[in-house]
Amino acid sequence: MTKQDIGVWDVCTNSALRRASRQLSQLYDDVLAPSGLKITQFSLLSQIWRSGDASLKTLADLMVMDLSALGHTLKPLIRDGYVELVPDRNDRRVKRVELTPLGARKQEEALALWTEAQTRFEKSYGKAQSDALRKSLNIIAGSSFADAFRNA
Amino acid sequence: MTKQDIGVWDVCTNSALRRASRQLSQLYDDVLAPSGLKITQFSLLSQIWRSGDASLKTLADLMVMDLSALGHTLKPLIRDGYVELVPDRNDRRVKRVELTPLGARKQEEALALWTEAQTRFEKSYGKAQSDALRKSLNIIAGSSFADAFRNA
DNA sequence: GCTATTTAGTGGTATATGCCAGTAAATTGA
DNA sequence: TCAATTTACTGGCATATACCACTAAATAGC
Repeated sequence: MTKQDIGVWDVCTNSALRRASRQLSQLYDDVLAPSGLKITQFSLLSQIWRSGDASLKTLADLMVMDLSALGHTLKPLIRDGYVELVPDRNDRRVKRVELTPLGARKQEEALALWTEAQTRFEKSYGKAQSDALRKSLNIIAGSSFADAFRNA
Repeated sequence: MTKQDIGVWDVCTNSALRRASRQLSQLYDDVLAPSGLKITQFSLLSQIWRSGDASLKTLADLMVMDLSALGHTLKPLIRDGYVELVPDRNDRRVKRVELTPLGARKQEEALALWTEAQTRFEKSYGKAQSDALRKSLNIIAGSSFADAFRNA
């Protein structure tokens, strides 16, 4: 029975996390499709808006993303005119990530679709459960958790 | 306060999921590094072992992964001699995914490292919480959840 | 003030993952 | 039995994400 009935995701938290990510991103992507944005891109645009004119480094840290990965991920958004990288005046190493007006409009347009998706999620999974789940996930994404893990 | 203090991950379950995935995969990858496998590859090898000689399609469904995505992801593992695709005798469309002896050895070798990572996770996050989290994630990854979401 | 070190980004390469179009094999239906 | 449909897989292209090596700029130490 063991080998057949139990999947890695029943045992490995990371597998479970990635597997759930694939499914949920799929579901959100389907809802977002009319906007032409994927949920990853919408999240990024939203966070860029929230963070004002954060530097690439700052944004990468917030997103818990590798700096170069963020750079690559931004490329399509820059190409499509939603995002701009503005060199900092004081520190010439730094580039600030900004939404263009077009990007802001696009984010707003997609927001309605995202709300739809989020609502469906909460209807299916439960509002309280959703809130609790996000909190759990945000603990895992935090730097204190990473420290704890590394020292455990 | 709003814009600055709250990240997308505080609002969007999908963002929270992906962000936590990035961090956790990172942490597991670091522990697995000596084996030369990433946690994604280890998970796949483990599931292939568990599933016996499942077809690509079956495995993709189990992993909640696109069929072609699975094919792509297997390529490095096939190239390195850990996995083999064996054509089915009865249905010539079907290919069965099998671990080679080398792949079995590699998975076993990495298992010790994975156990270390999993143990650290449970020490940092809590054993009961980990179990509960996996259950939650597996609900989200399930097909009944997808149906519920789509009909919500 | 100058050198050593640290910090921020870029570009290349590799894996992870999805969509679409195409092919071949099996199955269904008249 | 044979054409229409469905199923399983492949290959090409695109995004997501990481590592590494490299460059340029700032900063710390002396």
